Amino acid sequence: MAALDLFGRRWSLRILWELRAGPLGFRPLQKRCDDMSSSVMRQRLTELLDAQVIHQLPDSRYELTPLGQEARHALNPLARWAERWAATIDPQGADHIDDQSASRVSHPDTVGDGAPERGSAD
Amino acid sequence: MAALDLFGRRWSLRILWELRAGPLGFRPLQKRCDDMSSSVMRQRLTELLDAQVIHQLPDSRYELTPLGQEARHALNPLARWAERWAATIDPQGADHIDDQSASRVSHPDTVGDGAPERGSAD
DNA sequence: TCCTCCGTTTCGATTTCCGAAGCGGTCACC
DNA sequence: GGTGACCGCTTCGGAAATCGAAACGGAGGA
Repeated sequence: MAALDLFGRRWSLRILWELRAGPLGFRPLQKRCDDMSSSVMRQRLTELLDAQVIHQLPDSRYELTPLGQEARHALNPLARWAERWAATIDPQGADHIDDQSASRVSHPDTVGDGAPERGSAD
Repeated sequence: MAALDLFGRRWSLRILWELRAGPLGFRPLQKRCDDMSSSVMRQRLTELLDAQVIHQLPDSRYELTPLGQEARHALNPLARWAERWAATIDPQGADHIDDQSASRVSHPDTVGDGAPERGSAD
């Protein structure tokens, strides 16, 4: 149950999701999360940190812990469902939904491809 | 993405979860959801209804649609993760977590056992 | 030096959520 | 027929969460 409370908060799932491809700094992560407020961002980050779902690297970027990775993987079926769902409710033209909604979800898995988004190219 | 928004709201996941064992009426469902406010309840119900995740029976109880059932199933890995998670952060004594938290999660699957909770025994 | 990006905090405005009361309705029971 | 218990659902004022933008000091590049 408590998990439903942790993830029932506004951006928790999203943060978990956006961290799937590798560690991200505060501001880059914020940008990925539809530019959410930094105040809430910090709050969610603290909660996730406290729940040991993420941790902070020496260079201050945030990364999923092993536990967090498992959580992310546990989210996969839901992501897959979301695709089917989007196709079901809105098969003709979903413009009220974000454009990058259902098209390219779920590919990067245990990626490690390395989009660490360090100082240079973004 | 839109799914993360739908389910990122405060009681959506919980409602989905509580409906797993069969249809429930408004007030019984409310009771199961830690007695959440009826106003928010109605709101979530409407959103879920609109998303075609649940639908309303002729006797006005709420039930998962096939799509909703799939969503509920997609939630299973997350529930399983939650157990592990609870055991990891709080192995000695988790009293700040709801008592029925990790013990009996995930068993009732494609249940259909029928706990419809109509007028008599509950 | 200036400019950019960083992580983080603060604060007022807006949105959401809560909690309790109330509405009309059904049904059992007396 | 009256009473009481439950029902689905709505309204409303106050509390809490969220937003959005500004600001801080620091690191690095030009």
